[in-house]
Amino acid sequence: MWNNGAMTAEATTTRTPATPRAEARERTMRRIVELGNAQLAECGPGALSVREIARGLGMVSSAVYRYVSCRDELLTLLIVDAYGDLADAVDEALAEAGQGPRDRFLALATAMTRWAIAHPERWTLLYGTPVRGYDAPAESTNVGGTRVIARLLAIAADAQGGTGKAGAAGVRPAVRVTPAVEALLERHLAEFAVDSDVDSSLRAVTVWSGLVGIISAHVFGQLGADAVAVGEQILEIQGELLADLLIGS
Amino acid sequence: MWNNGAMTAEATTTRTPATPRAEARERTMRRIVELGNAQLAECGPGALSVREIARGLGMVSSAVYRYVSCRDELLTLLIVDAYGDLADAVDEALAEAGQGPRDRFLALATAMTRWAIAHPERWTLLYGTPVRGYDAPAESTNVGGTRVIARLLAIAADAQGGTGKAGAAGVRPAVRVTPAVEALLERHLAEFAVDSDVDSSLRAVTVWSGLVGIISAHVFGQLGADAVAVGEQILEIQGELLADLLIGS
DNA sequence: CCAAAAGCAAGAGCAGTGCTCTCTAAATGT
DNA sequence: ACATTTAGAGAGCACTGCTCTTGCTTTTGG
Repeated sequence: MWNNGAMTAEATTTRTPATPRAEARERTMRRIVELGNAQLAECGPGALSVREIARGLGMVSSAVYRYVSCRDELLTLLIVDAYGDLADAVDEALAEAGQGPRDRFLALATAMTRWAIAHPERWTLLYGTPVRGYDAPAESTNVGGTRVIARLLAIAADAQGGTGKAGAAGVRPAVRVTPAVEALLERHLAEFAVDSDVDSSLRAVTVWSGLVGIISAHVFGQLGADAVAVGEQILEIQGELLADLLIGS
Repeated sequence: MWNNGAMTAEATTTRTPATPRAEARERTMRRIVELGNAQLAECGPGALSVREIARGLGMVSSAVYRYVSCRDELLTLLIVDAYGDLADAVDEALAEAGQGPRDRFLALATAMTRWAIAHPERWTLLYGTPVRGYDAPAESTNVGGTRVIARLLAIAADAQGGTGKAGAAGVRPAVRVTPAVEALLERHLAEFAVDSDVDSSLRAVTVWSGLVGIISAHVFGQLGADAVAVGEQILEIQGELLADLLIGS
């Protein structure tokens, strides 16, 4: 469903009549996202200003509101862009990774880590505080936002299938879940079209949140200033530990 | 060093001459933190406004600057307050918990979870995006900020000692670390006065970041709107999984 | 082909923000 | 008792998001 939506949207965009006016509008829109990302990169979110973007465009501030109805919409635009970018990076890494679930998870984790370190402010935008109590409209951000976790769920499902039932059961004791949680999980698994079991998907969700937390701790410098220098080494070790949790050592 | 600093500061505050003016000043300071927290609770950080606090105090905005030199200092005040509050909650829970490392970790995790759910905006202030690219001055925030992780490190060290070397080595394969990381870890262990090994402390740091990530995912609603309803159940399961990672199942 | 409609951009303006400056009055230290 | 420090008021600057009105250009329909 999500994929189809994205594809039709792209097709529509491509086969647009391409009247000069619409074309110019699209160029300006892209320019706005560009300028927004640039502004984000140097000042962080929260300092994102419609007026500054207007200056970048060589317009007066009110003119920008022809393209973006309010500041929150601008934020949403950048969030969607960032989600897509991150998911692209992960997809690319997974395409070049091997077949083993552990390798694939580590490739995913490394790709996310690298992207976060390369774009700390955009990472902040995705996994930090929602700015100014602004909550991103799910219908527009979830499309890209769920792409990576869907990948992780698939890897977890694969790991469970790959190690065989006996082996998996040995290393990973079954977690006990309430019916409500089980129903929620199965709904989401169906949504992502992943064939997995409750245990694997719970591990996947936990590892997912854990991975985000680990990367955030690094990006936000919460482990202390001196930890930043060896951050990538620490992250690599932590990735291995999370792989143990996801797959079993 | 940190502890001594905090203690002398407290002593100084307590034995203050208590001249009526100084007393009034302290009252106003406390009132500012109160109002700040209230404002935080209803609008989230970022909407924190010096002028609104001035209105709450019944002053004109410029008068507030007698107490707080700028907005960032106000934020720092609230961050320190929140760190202390959270650490107090954890300490309280640990005081009532049993002796087993697993119980103690689960008590710590539960206390953090409950606090975060009870004070989502303050949690956001601590572990979300630094507001407006503001980075908290380490010298004032680290004191309270490290109290909880120090507790976790102690639990991890205890778990390692408790299960015995053979048992621990069986469940937890030794992680390979670079000398730089090892040096960093030992420095911090010395700082917290915790007697632990590299493996345990790396697991502790990983579990710590993972725990923060899991709680943040819940507080920020990153797992989807329908996950919030069963959030506490999910968090409980995830806590068990992290306990496995920290201690071994 | 030409008028009507729609879209783009400018400009003024409002309410809000953080923060600085000057000024008055009161409390304080000597 | 007098000089000094201090709390607070008030005006004001530069900035923000956002709205409304006003010209001008492009697109479109008859």
